[in-house]
Amino acid sequence: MLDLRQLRAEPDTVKAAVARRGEPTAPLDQVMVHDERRRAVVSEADDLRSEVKRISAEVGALHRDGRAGEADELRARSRELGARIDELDAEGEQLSEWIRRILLFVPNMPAEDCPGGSGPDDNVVVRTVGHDPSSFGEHQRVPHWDIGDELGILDIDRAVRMSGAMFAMYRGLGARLVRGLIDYGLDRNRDLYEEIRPPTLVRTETMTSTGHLPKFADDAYQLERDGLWAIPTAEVPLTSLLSGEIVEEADLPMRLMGHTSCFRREAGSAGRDTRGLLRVHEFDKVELYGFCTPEQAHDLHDEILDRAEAAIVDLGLAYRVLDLCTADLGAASARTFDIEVYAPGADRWLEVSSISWCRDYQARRANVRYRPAAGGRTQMVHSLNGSGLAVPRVWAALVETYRRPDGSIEVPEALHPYMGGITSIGPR
RNA sequence: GGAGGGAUGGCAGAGCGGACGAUUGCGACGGUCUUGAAAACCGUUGGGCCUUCAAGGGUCCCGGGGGUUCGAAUCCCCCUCCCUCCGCCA
Repeated sequence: MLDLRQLRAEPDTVKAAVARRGEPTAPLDQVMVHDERRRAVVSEADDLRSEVKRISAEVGALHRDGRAGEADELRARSRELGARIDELDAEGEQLSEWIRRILLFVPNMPAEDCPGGSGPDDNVVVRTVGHDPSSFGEHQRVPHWDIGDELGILDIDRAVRMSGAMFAMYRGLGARLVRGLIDYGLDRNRDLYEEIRPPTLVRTETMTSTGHLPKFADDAYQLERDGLWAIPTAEVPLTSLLSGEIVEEADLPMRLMGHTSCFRREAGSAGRDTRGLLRVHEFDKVELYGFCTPEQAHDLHDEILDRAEAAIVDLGLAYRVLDLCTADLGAASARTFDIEVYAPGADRWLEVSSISWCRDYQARRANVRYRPAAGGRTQMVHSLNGSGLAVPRVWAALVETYRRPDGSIEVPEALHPYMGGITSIGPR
């Protein structure tokens, strides 16, 4: 959520930033109108309340002096004021609600250095690392769904029978590889990041804090009977880890990581990327997460990107890093870098990580603040997140990249410790 | 799912219609004393909103919401959460 105070203080800056995304700014004008009225209403109500308190004190004094009979007029006056206060309060609440409802739908302001653009084509390729897409051999040009069948390590057909399209099931060493990748993703960040294993079903408020609700409800699985939602990423529960809390500046930056299942309805994607593991409704992911001060945010953003990237480098996959343009940015993000790995068999770049700096947008929704060491008002923290390792697409790029001419798969060295010493996956 | 008991400041724990944003203890922070420390003593020690250059002022918050009243932490109703017992259960 945007900062109402900032909007009030520098409306042109805020509106220009939102406009850079191609978002309408009329809602912000509406917010400012409501805000001005609200302040007038609150101010008047407070003054009247002050008067009521004074009268009540007088009435109390008369009672103590045994002159209760003289209080009738005061009582009547106070009752009148009370009625007026009720009206003002009701109006104030209505205005607050309107403001909140509008603001919940307005996306974050892009960072100043976030590249402008009107669609995915305007994303900036920061660097491409690893092999050239043309450098892969014929034996690597087999898509992972075929490899999965061949080796019996991926069983899409039966997963679909159980759960429907875009669900996957791993078998044998394929399943082992999933587990290995998760541990690999966690262990390499254990030095600085506290491992969290959060719930995967969360309340509506929790989903609202990250910006996934109310606007993107169609993308999420909902358990209506219980008022719960299945998380699309560990970012959701991790953002709420400190909701409503005030931390000391000394506790920042706070680095967290979480492995969870992630659930996505992919409402707008029906029929696209349906083959194999390109896009699935349920998958495993290790998420890196950080709360920090505004001053620490840039460094922490770089750090999470470095770590997400290093995980791909050490697996020996070809990849590229994208600086997302204003049009492709997630609603909560001010700046996002994507990592895409190249899958030679599917001949596709697959997004495996999105490293976002959300400024105080999510913190304001979740109400996570810190007390500055130097004193002064509490401030909203900044939040950052990025996939440390998204299993299915890495799995896919991996088996395609490491397929040998004989059809078996070489397990990259970095994963040997996580595969119980198994170095090759052959037919069963 | 059934029955009972709870929810107050960083923690513990008073208050049960009027001068209570809240006694007190602990903790934390600052000071006095001390070669230093401890002890003792003194002081400080929540958040939101409005207003303000600032200082200050106003107002709200005793789990959440509603009600009664001139006035609610205190009385009434609803909800949520926690604890104990029973049932069920990985």
